[in-house]
Amino acid sequence: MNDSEKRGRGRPKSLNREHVIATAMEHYWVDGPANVSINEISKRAGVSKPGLYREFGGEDGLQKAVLESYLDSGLKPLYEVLEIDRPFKDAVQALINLFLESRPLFASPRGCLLRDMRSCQDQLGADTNETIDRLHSESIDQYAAWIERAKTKNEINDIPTDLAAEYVDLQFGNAMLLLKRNEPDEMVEQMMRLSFSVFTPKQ
Amino acid sequence: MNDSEKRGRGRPKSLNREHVIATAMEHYWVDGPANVSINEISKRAGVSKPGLYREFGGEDGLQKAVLESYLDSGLKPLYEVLEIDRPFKDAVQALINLFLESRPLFASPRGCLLRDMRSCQDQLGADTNETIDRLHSESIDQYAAWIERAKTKNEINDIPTDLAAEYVDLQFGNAMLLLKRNEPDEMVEQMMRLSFSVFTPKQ
DNA sequence: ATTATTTCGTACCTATCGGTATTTTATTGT
DNA sequence: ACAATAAAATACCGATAGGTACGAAATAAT
Repeated sequence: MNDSEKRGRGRPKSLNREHVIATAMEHYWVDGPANVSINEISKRAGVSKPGLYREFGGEDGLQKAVLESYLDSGLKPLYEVLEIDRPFKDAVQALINLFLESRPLFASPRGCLLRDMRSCQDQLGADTNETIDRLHSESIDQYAAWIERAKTKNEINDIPTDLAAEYVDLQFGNAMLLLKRNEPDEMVEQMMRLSFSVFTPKQ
Repeated sequence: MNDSEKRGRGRPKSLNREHVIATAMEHYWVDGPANVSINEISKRAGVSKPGLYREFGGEDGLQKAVLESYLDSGLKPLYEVLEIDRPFKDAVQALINLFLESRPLFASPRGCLLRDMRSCQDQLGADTNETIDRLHSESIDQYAAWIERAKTKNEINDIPTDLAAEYVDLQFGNAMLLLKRNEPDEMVEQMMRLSFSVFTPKQ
C-alpha cells in the first residue's frame, strides 16, 4: 500500500495517512466533529485504533490534521475566487456559483467544516483549537482584503472593513448552513444575493 | 417543597419540576444541549436520576420540557417586540435593545437555545425534534408577519416575505452567536444594523 | 394497626468513549 | 542465521453515557 518514504529497519507501514484523513474529514464534515468517535473512524478507515494513535497522537492530532487538509480542499478554492480582481457583483456571482457547484460533488449534504468545528470549539483539543483560530483569522483576512479592494474601487458602500469582514464570514456560514439543510439552489442563491446587497450602493 | 395539586395516597412528591427545568435550561443554554448529560443535570438539580426519569420519561422528555419553557422565557419577549406596531427602524432599534439588555441578566454568555438545539438536532430525541420544528416554524411566522406589515406600510424594500423571514431568522441567529462569543455591545449593534440595512430603501 | 399506593434514591446494567499495554509480524542490518 | 527495529492488531483500561431494578420511606384509606 504505502511504500513511500525512506524505508528503515522495521515492519513496513501499511497505514495510509491521507486515506485516514479523508475518511475522518468525510465523517466530521457530514455528521459534525463532536458526533464522530475515534472508534468509528478507525473502523471506517479500516485501521486499528493504536494505528491511529501512532500516526496522529490522538483525537486532537487527527482533528488538527483533518482541518489542515480542509484548508487545501475546502478553503483555498474560496480564497482563489476572492483573490481574482473583478467587479464586486461578478465576484458575488462567482461565490454563488462556487457554493452551488460544490453541492453535486458530495452524496450527503455538508456545510463548512471550519464553521462546524468552530461552533463546538470547546469540545475539541488544544492543537485543534489553535488551528481553528488560525484558519478562521486567515479567512477573515481574506474577506477583509476583498472588501478593502472593492472599497478602494468605489464599488461598495463605506462600511468599516472589520465589520464587513465579520459580516461576510457570518453570511458565508449561513449559506453553508442552507446547503447542509438541503435548501434548493434558488433559495441559497437568493439568500446570498440578499445578504450581499448590504454592500451595493442603493439604486 | 412541592405540596401542590391534589394529594392522593402515596408518599408526597418532593421533586420540583420547574426547578429541574430551570436548572436543565441553564446548562443546556450555556454549554450546549449535546454537551450536558442527564447525570450532570440530576446532580446539579439535586434530584436523583430515577426521579428525573419518573418526571420526564427520559432525556428526550426533559429536553422537550425545557424547550417548551424556553418558548415562554426566551421567545415570547421577542415576539412581543415584533408585534408592536411602529416604524421599521424603531422596531430594529427595539430588537437591538432587547438583545443587548438580555446580556447583563446572565452571568455566563448565552445565545439562542432554540438555535443551539436546532444546530444539533440529529442528536436529540423524537419529541424534542418535533418541538424544535414547531417552535422554529412559529418564529418564522412571526418574522414573516412583521415583514409583511412593514411592507404594506411601504417602509421596507419589496423582498419576498418567505425569503425575508428566513433572512431575519439567520440574522437573529448570528446576533445571538455574537452575544455568546462575548463580542462587545457596539459590535453586536453595528452588525445588527448592517444586517437589517438590506430592508431599508435607498438612504 | 394494617394495607394500598406513590415517590424516594442506591446501586446496578450495558454500551461506548478516548486511550494504551502487550504480543505478533514483517522487514533491514550485521 | 540472527539481532535490531518498527508497525501491526487484540484485548484491555477507567470513565461516563443513558437507563432501570428494587427495596426503603412516606403518606392516605381501611
